[in-house]
Amino acid sequence: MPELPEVETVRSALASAIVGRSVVAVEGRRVQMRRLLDPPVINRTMRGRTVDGVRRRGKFLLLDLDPPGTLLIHLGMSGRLLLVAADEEVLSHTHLVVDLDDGRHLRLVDPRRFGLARWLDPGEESEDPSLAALGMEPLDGDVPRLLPLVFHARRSPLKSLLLDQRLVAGVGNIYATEALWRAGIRPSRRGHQTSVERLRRLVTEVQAVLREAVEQGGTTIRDYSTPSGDFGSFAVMLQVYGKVGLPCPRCCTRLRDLRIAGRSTAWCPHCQT
DNA sequence: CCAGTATCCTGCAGGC
DNA sequence: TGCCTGCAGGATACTG
Repeated sequence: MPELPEVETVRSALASAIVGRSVVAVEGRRVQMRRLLDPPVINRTMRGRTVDGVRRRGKFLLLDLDPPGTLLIHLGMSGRLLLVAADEEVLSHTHLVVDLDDGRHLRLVDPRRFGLARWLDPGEESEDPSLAALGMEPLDGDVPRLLPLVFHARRSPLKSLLLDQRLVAGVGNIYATEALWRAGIRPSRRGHQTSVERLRRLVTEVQAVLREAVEQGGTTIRDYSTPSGDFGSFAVMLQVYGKVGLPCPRCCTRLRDLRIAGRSTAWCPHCQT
């Protein structure tokens, strides 16, 4: 599900819903996720602490607790966080249940188990390898100045560069595809073969599409929802993602499919050059 | 260093 | 109807 707009929507929903609540118990269910720390350890660690705040970094969520410590969560491809009454039926593929003091559960559901949940003691955050490797936050103010120069210094296709979390953290396949179409740039064009001027346009469109998607609560294609079960409404705004074979909204040329970095990309051979 | 591929896992759509 | 294949919003270890 989750690229930056979806994770940001979850973050903001959780921030207003669970800050101030304390953790009664944490229970691991079924099999562990691929990179889920031992649930009993998380339980012993988190029990009795109060949720202090919810942050986002790239596609990662960070639940800050007090006494200090952080639960790091990544939703992978199919992960969802659900905030439900404690007696609500437990969905299959529920890996972690956080029992809160107001009678609700925060549940981590992830059928494909590509996500992660990991406890970070104070100070460990800066050492965590997956966090440390992350590049710029795409909505930060200096990105329009810096990112075009970073891309211009690389030889990879722009689609690959947009998906590389070490350069810019939070863009995934949907928004990379949309931003390239909006900017009128061919996804296979290489960074060093693209003028800084055009790269500025691309970065502008990345920021625009991310901001618009955050406003719409993200994009629901299949199973993404907010913790309270609401769907993101940005799907109706998608111009090319998932529309291979349909006419380009700008010039009516039939949209084509291209695989770059193992991911499919819809693009218009006429207006993306 | 770079780019491309395989891999983790389940669910679902489409072809036969 | 059922079986098979390939693909899906991601990250990373590996290969050449």
